[in-house]
Amino acid sequence: MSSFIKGDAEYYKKLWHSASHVLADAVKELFPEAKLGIGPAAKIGFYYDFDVKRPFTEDDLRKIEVKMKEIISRNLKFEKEEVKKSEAKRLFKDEPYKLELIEEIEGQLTIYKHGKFVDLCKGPHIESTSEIKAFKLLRVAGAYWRGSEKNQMLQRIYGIAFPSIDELNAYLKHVEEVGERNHITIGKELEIFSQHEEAPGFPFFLPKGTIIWDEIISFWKDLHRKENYNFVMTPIILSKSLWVMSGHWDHYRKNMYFTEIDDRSFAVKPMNCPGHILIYKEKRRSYKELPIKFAELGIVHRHERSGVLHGLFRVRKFTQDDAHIFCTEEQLKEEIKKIILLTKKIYSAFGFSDYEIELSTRPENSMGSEEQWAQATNSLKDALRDLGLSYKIREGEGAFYGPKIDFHIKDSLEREWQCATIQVDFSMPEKFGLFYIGADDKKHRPVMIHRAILGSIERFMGVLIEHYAGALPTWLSPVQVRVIPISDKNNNYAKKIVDLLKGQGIRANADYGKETLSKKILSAQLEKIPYMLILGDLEEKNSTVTLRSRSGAIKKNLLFDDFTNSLKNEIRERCPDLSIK
RNA sequence: GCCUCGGUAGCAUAGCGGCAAUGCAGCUGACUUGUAAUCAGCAGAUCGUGGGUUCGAAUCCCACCCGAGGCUCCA
Repeated sequence: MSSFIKGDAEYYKKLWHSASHVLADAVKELFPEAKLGIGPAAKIGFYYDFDVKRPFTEDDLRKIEVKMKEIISRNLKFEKEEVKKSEAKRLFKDEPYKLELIEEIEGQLTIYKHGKFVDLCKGPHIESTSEIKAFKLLRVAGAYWRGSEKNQMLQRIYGIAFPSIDELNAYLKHVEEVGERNHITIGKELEIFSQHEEAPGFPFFLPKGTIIWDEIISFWKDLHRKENYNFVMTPIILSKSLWVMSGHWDHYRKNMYFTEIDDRSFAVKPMNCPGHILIYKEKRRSYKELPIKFAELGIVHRHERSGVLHGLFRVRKFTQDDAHIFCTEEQLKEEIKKIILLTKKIYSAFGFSDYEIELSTRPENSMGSEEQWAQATNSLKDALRDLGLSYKIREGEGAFYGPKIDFHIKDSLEREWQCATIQVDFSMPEKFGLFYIGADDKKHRPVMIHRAILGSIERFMGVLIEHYAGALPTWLSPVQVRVIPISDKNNNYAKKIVDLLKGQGIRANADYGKETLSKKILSAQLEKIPYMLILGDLEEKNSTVTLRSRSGAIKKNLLFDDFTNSLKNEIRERCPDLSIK
């Protein structure tokens, strides 16, 4: 997103914040009864919240835009003024939301004026409304007052503004491109996954999607085997008593599904940790065994509220590439570092080199002692520091059992997706009475690390689809080669080539249809197939193939073995970029 | 869960009180093709579900289901 800011980021913030004041001014002129909420600059663009009797329509937005243009053309100066609390209360006597804010603000209150419009505001702002050369109101959405669902819901108008028309157009083009890359649309077109009314939040994976899924997983397993993870499989339904003991009943019940079997209460697992803990407890563990790493592609179910469901990004059933590492406190930092390095390795194979790291600390509703939390948080910080990685801190955003590091992948459109999570946990081992026998022949408490790298395979696939706009790297493509005979005279040769490719483990098929060559190329192109082999009389006579890649590059009269050798190499090396030019 | 918008053939859309339409995909036939759409024909829809208003409902009203974009929450 930052690529839309040319030069001084602070200037854009000022511009957007000022545009939000102009928006509020226009709304007050057109809808005098509207009450003002707040209207800051967003990450990109701006918004303003209003309490109105009737929600804004598309039509209203267009009218507001016209009014905004008029206000901008008045070339009004933004003027700052310091006011006393009593004066502020008088100025905003008809604005209940502003009054609420005024009551709470300590110290100097400031207001900003342009023309007749006055807003409670710290600023800063641009000099004059005329600096807003290009803007657009994008959409209207509900938003809770002060972000709490206990409060009144206000109508939020989102907009964008730039110092030039060209920048606005570039941004709008970007928004359009993001829309075209939407994984739900692409997933349907390319027959990767589907959604059904009968299963809200439970996506179906179609044959092509399942191929991608299997490729991701087999790659993931290979790397984990090398890192000494032990794969396990634990049940999806486990006794409720287990979840009471783990603390999930107290802290996570509202997200869980429950069921009865033979008059006994069971829960559908929302996480895999208790299952792995049961395996750990199956026998006495020695310090010599540690660290013990149990990995599972764990299928979890979480009752997410209906309004949050979204394609593959937010679902009610998903597969975590989960693992739990039981280790000593001394091993903790090194184990965290190993996980971070593994994460980087896996991400780079998928073409992600850019990510943000966040460290989340103790939340309100949590278990464990202050000391344990401090120790766990420090081990995460130390590991990040040792690897020279910078991170942001999110206060109070940790899991209920421990602090965590999250990786947010940046995709090719510079949007961020939370995928990997590494969580340190001292409390679960205590709750379950886990121990190992140390060199001193005494019982010691192990530390537990919960970690997932892709996060949810479902979400990760969604991210991949959008990152590549459906044109996945060859190793992940459901169909790697489409063989196209030019006329049906060449069908036999095509079949022979397909069989040879399949024999070498390459996913290939042929288009024996009666359509023209152009038409067949178009349909392979729309299916985002990396390579096409065009076979006509010429190729058949010379026993060669003509290659067309989805980038449009053409190589004529290629020896079949030369093609397969380079293709197999591309697949084996998991080259992420060769075919997406 | 809350707010806004939407749901019409496999897909993408039009129609918004009076015979359900167009493109792509599908099927059939002709064409036998040299690098992003050959031509012609055919078939395909109880217009998300249920109820109501009306002589008449895809269209208006109510309820529910599902989806999209947000808020809150989150892998």
